[in-house]
Amino acid sequence: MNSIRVRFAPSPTGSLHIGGARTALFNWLFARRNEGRFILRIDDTDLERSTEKSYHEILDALRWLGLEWDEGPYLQSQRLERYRRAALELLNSGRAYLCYCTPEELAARRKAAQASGRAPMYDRRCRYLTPEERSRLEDEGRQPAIRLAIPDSGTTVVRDLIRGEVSFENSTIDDFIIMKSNGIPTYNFATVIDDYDMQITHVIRAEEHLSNTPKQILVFEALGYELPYFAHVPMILAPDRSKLSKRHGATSVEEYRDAGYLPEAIINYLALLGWSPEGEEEILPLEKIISSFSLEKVSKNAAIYDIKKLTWMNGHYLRETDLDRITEMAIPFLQKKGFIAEPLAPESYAYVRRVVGVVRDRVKTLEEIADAASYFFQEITSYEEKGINKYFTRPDVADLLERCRERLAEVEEFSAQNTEAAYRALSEELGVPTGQLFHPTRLAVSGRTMGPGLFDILEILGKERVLERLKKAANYVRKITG
RNA sequence: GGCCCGUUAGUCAAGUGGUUAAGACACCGGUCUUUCAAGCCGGUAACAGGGGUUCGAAUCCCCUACGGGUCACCA
Repeated sequence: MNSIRVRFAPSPTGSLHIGGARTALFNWLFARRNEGRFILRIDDTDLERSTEKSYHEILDALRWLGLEWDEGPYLQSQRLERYRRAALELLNSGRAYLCYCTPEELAARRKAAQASGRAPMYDRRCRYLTPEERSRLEDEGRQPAIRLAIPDSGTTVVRDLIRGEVSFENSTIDDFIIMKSNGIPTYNFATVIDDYDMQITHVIRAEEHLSNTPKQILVFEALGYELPYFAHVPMILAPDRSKLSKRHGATSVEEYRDAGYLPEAIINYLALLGWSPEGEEEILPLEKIISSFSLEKVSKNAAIYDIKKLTWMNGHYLRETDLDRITEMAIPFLQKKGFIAEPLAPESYAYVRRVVGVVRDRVKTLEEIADAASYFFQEITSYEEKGINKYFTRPDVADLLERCRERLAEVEEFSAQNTEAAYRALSEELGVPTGQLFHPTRLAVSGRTMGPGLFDILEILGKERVLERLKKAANYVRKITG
């Protein structure tokens, strides 16, 4: 059958970029939506820049995002023989020719052309070489590259599923190199052979490739291959409208993972960059995204990457996702701070889970969960300055803390409910507003002025630690208020 | 510079000739409350500019401006 096949073809020259992830996502969604196959191909023909490390990083990032591929990864570096055969075929049919110009010569001519205001195109001087000229150049020891002979008239039309028909005059297209002199194919050539061999039906990629597409179409045609459908998705830009790069902060998927973002949040956010579903809902479960995804709803204009919205969404998923899953994901962050052992003792899991359960409501990343949970794992070494000034400056606070401590000592079952009841009763007896008890207590047991519900904190810390911390705080207040 | 794509609030976006021009993030206010969040309620804020076409243009056409992409023996 004519089933749909799409591919994601990154070059392993760095970790998976946010833009790359979005391209992968759209391909993946399109495949899932249409019961097609999602193929992973690694475009590693740039021997200098490709690295094994990047290769693994990209695969890891895709897996972490949940963008599993159905086939591959195929490596272009293992298909060199195939490209050579195809190039030879074009040479034999006269659709391509050998070019003996050296990179240095070309660069010099390009520079000269630009300086005199002419288009920096290849002058085709090797296109019509006589046999004599050719053998002379070969005698000089020159290794030829292979160029595609572009028709000098006519237009090439890209039929794009997102942008409609885009035409290019053939006269503006260079006789570009398809095989470098070292026998390695260039991108615009290898891509075509691969897309054909892998029976790709839809080439979905970033808009930066739109101007490459007529070149590729010309290769398809020269080889007599049927064209796939093309769909160029808009670029993702930085807030200053320039291309997203390092200087704009985190740009790779793994940086977001390490900063405590959830894959579901990244997926949801990225899906909404350049695509929108029918309804008004923006928090969308993956199933919903898949079932409503279509290329027709992909927008044409570039989108600016808004980390604030991503972060908001991350906070949402942090709160709404199953607590065990969030706990599992938070554990490495707690370990990194040395709060819990690595590996975590199984009997400690329940405690960690309770902590995560109360802390996650008020933060936006896993990293922040760890930041907000310190006092559940470590003794308090200092009190927030703002809190000291606000709650620890009056001498009677020490006495109040003592009274609280005494009362809590009497609580048998140390539950949030019971401790709260004890506090409210005490407040009434002393004729003191609840706040005057709650705030100093919070500062005493957590060292902070804000956080989860006070009585949840008390319950999780447990009677012993709470009494201890109240004692310590009372002493501290006495000391500073003299 | 040539070629190509694009332009609805600060940002993402709905919208395909007649709408009070959705919704979301951010921002501001209110509410709830033991704090901080979250939640809920409300608010500020947009069709790049100019010409056409039309009874009527965010929607169609042209020009200008601005932004982006691409012009490598990188992908």
